[in-house]
Amino acid sequence: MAGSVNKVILVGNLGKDPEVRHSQSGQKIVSFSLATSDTWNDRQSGERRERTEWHKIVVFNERLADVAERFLRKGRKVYLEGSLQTRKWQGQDGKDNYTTEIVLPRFGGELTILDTRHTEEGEQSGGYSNAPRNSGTRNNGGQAGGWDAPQSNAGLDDEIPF
Amino acid sequence: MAGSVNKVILVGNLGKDPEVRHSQSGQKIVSFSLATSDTWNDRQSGERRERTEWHKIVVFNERLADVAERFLRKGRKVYLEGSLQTRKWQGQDGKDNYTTEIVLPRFGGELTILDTRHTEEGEQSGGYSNAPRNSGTRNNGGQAGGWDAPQSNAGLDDEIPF
Amino acid sequence: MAGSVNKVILVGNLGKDPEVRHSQSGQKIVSFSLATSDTWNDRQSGERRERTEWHKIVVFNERLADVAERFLRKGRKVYLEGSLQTRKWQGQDGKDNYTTEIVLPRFGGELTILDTRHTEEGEQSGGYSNAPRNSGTRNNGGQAGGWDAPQSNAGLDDEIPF
Amino acid sequence: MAGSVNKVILVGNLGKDPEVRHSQSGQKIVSFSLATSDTWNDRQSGERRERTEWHKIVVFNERLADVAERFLRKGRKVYLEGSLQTRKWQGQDGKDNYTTEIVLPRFGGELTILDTRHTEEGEQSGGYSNAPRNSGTRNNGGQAGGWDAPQSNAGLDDEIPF
DNA sequence: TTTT
DNA sequence: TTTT
Repeated sequence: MAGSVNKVILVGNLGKDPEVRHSQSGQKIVSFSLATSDTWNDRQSGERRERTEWHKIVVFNERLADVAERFLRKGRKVYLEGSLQTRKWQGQDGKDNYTTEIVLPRFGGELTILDTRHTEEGEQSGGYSNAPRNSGTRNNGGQAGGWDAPQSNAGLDDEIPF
Repeated sequence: MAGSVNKVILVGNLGKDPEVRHSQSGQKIVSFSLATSDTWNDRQSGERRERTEWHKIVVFNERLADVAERFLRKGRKVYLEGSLQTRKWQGQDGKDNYTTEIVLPRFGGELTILDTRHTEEGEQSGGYSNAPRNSGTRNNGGQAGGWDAPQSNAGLDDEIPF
Repeated sequence: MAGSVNKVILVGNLGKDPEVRHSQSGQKIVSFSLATSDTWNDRQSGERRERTEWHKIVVFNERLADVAERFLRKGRKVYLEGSLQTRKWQGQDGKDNYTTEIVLPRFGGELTILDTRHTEEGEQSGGYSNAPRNSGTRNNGGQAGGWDAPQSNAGLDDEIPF
Repeated sequence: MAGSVNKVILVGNLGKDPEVRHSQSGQKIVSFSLATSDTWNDRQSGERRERTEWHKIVVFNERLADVAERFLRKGRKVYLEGSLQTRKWQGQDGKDNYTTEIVLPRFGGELTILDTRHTEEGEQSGGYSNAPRNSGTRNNGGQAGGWDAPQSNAGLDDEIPF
């Protein structure tokens, strides 16, 4: 369509360390879950209520995927801009399922880290996570259907983007 | 969470006339599908490509629900702001399904009509739709599980919001 | 700063045809004024009130400057994203003055045309303006301090971006 | 105008403690300066460059003015949404001057605190500022043209909004 | 699965 | 005047 806008702006915290995989053409793709939450006072009970929303984020933008891989960890707070995209996929029962993701496309999107404590790749996540980087769910030894292991950052300049 | 933001900004066109229902407490709820589209030149084939994305919009905000009911019709272009919300529901097979919607909550959200041609409730939709208002999918005669019929606009001031 | 965001989102109408100039390095820069307006009911008098706000827009992004030069005219409605920037300049009396602009930077920003009627460069602006393109304020014959005349669009692909 | 949008989204840090004044009708108005910054690598020198932008924020929204007065201090990082508004004022030389501000209006705007360390009113600002609250620039003893002293928060519920 |  |  002509003249349309599809923009999502989120500020939230990562639920886990990001996952890194690569497309067949070798492009790095970084995924993570981001939590946002609303709090309000229930009008009837007067109680404080909270609803947490989980968002699936997928980063195709090369520079931002590098930043995400190197600096994002469980618990960190980020600002990001992306677009809504709903994927259709087949469950094992052959039925259609739909998943809506926030995509930071090849050319576009924004990603800014909002808390200052940072952990470079290879370090422990410290207060953010008990798991060392390059382990666990992010490195499954190349099993079918899983993520690739993280790649070296050789060639990424050494600027810390925050 | 504390310090989180969950905001969606869309500019797109309605795929159909909006649907109006009411909650048990009598609150009007207006729903519609909004199309946005990306166009780009395929790098390999050089062809012009287009991807249309459909978004499910749900308006709880009272004032904006009134505007949506009275002035939105199939084809109209709108600007809106809402929040992402994913609902879990059970399919007939008992399986969990998830649907992500853009919600304009009771207190919040924005909705602005961007094309000037307008059709008041009760008129024909003209170029926007062949279906008369107050018919079709929006009025199912009160069947179980369906939408309620649209209500009178008595009490809505007569300002046209665009 | 590290973790900052500076974003403006506007939907409004051009007050005049855009002005096109070129930097010393030959980069095209397109400027225009955009009107937005708020309407509300005055609480005391009950009267309908309106306030129009004028925004100064400056487009450095090459692709968007091309779009702006070719397709934007007085009266057209656009969606745009840019950043706030305040410039300091000296008045003739030697005093400092400040002007705040919305900048679409070299690499970034968005610009989307929201009304469909379009006028290519060289055509009359029709309903949008009585002035022919390539005239008036936009072409001052190269006087000191003025804008350069618009350049040819040779090399701009022929896609209409809306 | 019909169908316009005027929205600013900022994430930045306060340059000083906020200033609190009251309108003639008794409405609290909170003002502060917010810094955002861009960093980039200069293409010619290859040097790291930074440009800080200062934004004038004015909060009319009652709830958000309370939050700003109670919890914002020099150095804190916030997310906010407002609208651009340019005010005309007369300098002492009788000349017109213009100042552009980001306004969080009576009914609207957003303000979210993004760093967790917080200081309630009456406490020292601690790491954020050496100045005690309720002093300095924020309280000028009621001099002509200055801000009023901060008011009591009686009536503000005790929820900490972050 | 996050955060306060 | 902030922050990294």
